[in-house]
Amino acid sequence: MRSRPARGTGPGAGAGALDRDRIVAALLRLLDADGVDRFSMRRLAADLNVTPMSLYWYVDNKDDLLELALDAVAGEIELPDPAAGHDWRDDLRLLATAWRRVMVAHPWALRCYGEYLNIGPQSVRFARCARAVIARSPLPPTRWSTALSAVFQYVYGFTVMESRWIEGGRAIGRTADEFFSEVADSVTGVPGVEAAGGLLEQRGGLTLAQIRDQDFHRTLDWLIAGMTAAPS
Amino acid sequence: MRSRPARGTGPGAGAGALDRDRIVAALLRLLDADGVDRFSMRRLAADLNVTPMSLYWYVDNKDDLLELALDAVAGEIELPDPAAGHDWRDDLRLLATAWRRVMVAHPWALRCYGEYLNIGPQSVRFARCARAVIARSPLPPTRWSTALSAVFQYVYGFTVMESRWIEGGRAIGRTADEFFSEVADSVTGVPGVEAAGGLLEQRGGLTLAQIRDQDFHRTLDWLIAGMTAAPS
DNA sequence: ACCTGAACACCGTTCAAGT
DNA sequence: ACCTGAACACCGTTCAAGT
Repeated sequence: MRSRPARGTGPGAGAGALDRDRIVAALLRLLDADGVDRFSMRRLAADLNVTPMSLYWYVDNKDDLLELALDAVAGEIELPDPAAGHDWRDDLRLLATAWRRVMVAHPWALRCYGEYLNIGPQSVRFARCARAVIARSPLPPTRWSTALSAVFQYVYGFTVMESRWIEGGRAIGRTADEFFSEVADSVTGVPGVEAAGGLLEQRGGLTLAQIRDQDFHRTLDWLIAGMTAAPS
Repeated sequence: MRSRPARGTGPGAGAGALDRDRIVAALLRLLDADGVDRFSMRRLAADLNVTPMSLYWYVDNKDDLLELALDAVAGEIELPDPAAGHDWRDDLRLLATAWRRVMVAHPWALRCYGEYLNIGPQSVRFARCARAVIARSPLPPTRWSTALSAVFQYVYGFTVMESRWIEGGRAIGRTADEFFSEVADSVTGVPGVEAAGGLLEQRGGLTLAQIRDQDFHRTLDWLIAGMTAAPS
């Protein structure tokens, strides 16, 4: 994955010198500002006042760079304090919520998440924490990976869809909720996406963002209840 | 979305003439053969023995074309027979399994699914069926969309990850299981992706594909149990 | 060790023009 | 109504060369 051993960031490095950290910093700034679609090697190089090809000394290719960026945002995810003595279910919900929050803040990362392996140090840190949480559950060890996959595959799917409304709305200058309503109204009789007006009334005057939050937490509760209920 | 009204496929159309159906057929063939990454307007045009720009008479842009392709594969998903009188839970499991099967068969479609709205006629057909199934559950109507979202967001997340192993393995000439094992062995102490050998032994000599199937169905059971158990 | 220049083989899309 | 040619403004990456 990494093409070169990380050179020591010793005192020799001048201020304007290119190095991995400066590259990743610029990378994250560009991705947050413009998204993955508008990101390119050439733009990143321009942003660093450097020739496109100089990047290839630090990195094998574009995918490599995106994997670095993805692991960097994984580092932003807040982990629950294991010493706080919370119920394992609460810590699992905290992990899911923190993951969702970071990915909604960096939609480009969510789009990369499905493409790469995600085995960088920050991703491992997150996974290790998740494992420690599930290990405090009453589930037998044979179910640990099943349970974690269930929760985070759901969280991933949920967040991809949520992000699609937010980004789609932003693209046409609407909020996620306005965009959702417009699309929903254009498709009548579709389950799960049925007439937005009816859906809003059913849910008692909540905003769509509040409904999304409710659904997210309710489904987590369903999963946790399901996995702890039956011996199966 | 569609740039032009669909012209009648009347008897006037010659054999070699370009039309929407011929375009979509070639599109699906190319996507299945080479994937989204290698697909381009120019390759599609070449495949149809036509100039790239002629495609733009039938379609607004590349995204338009991919939305058409995505809806076309949605038409391949087998729906349960509503008259068969199955338990609603079994029909929901059938829907989830059929969705997964079609998406694994067309990995490019899975990658597009997160990007587009998916409100074409075939997607609507699928959604309408899902709604009919959940309507037979004991859940109150206010929970229908929550329940369907929960299931299909999970199924989406599961299938994206499954597809990543299959595609990643194929790219380096390995099976999904070999690829998974190699990656797992390269990352020690990671929960959910921990040492493949240990995981396989724990699960009693099953192949990874069998373990994936087990996990998929078990999680569906957890979700269904969770949503039907508590009044919440 | 680190960076550049020129080049290769591509992209999606616009626009004016042909038939 | 349907299709083309030429052009614009891009891509990622290789390779040989500079310092």
